[in-house]
Amino acid sequence: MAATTEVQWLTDDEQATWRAFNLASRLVDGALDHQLMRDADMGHTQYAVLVALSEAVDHRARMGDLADLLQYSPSRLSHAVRKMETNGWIERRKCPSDGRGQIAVLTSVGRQTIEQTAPGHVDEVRRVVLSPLTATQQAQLRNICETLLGGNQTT
Amino acid sequence: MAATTEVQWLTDDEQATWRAFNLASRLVDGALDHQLMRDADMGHTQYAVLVALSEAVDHRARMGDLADLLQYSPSRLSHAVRKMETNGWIERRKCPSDGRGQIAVLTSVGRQTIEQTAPGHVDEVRRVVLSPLTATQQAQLRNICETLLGGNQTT
DNA sequence: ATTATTATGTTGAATGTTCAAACAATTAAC
DNA sequence: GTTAATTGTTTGAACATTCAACATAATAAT
Repeated sequence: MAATTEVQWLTDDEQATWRAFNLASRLVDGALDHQLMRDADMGHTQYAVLVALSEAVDHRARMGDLADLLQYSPSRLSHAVRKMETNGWIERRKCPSDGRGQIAVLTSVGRQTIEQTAPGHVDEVRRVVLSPLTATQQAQLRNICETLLGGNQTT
Repeated sequence: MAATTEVQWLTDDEQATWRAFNLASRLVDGALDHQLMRDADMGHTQYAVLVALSEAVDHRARMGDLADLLQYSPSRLSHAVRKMETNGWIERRKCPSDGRGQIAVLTSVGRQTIEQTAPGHVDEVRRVVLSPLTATQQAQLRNICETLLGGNQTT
């Protein structure tokens, strides 16, 4: 700390907690993104879209629903899907019940892609996040993060 | 889950933990970034640089040391500092002991900026991360995140 | 001493994200 | 039944981050 600083700050414990969380978030996110880019030439944004569609009924979902589910901005999703469309992983179709709507449909190529990519990604999730923690710590982490989400979610 | 999926996946508990951590990371990061952008017209990258320099001896540090401390890539830091230089927050000087080195120095304008910005940012950190958690949870979170960092740090 | 190698930083191009604006279709008002 | 307001989605510009290539200085090799 500089001698001239009168800035209101956090206690040492609070600061250490915040700093650790912040760095750990970035470390984990970076590691996962790196793995996906290296092994499958896609970012975690596109991966999440593939997972969501592969879990969706009939392998399809409306853009808005998808954006809500993934907590992405509409434009972020739109740009991502456009890229994935050129890769042949997704097709866009008009929504029959609502003329404004667009439906993103996973193609068979897209399904193959996610099925080939998921195992390596899961391994990396285990390696970086789950394996270093005991079962107790995993439960604590889940509880803590759900608290953070619950207190701030608009829903 | 789709019926045709044979993808290796996580147990329900593991998946819930991972998903909660992932979403909480994004939520927190987004909230803090938003607050900084709204109140001080800077992103968390620039804020972190200002904090690091304001805490540094003589309000200055070598680019490489700064990058290591913040875990930023050299180019990320270089771009950020260039922007902040045009804002008048930072000056670059040659390093006397090593001709390759560059030293980033916080200007008085930069110091004023961080001193005006920090209180609001600290409030937001408390609101989003610390206040929702009990003291026990804070200690757990710190412990967990330091475990994740420790297991993966190259140092 | 000269040359090769390594270390420090910067730059420019490519990519991804956000923001504001636009567009089209639906719903509400009157 | 027109007109107005709202909703769903896309688009393009601005900005940040990464990656690869570059420049320059320090160190090592001979």
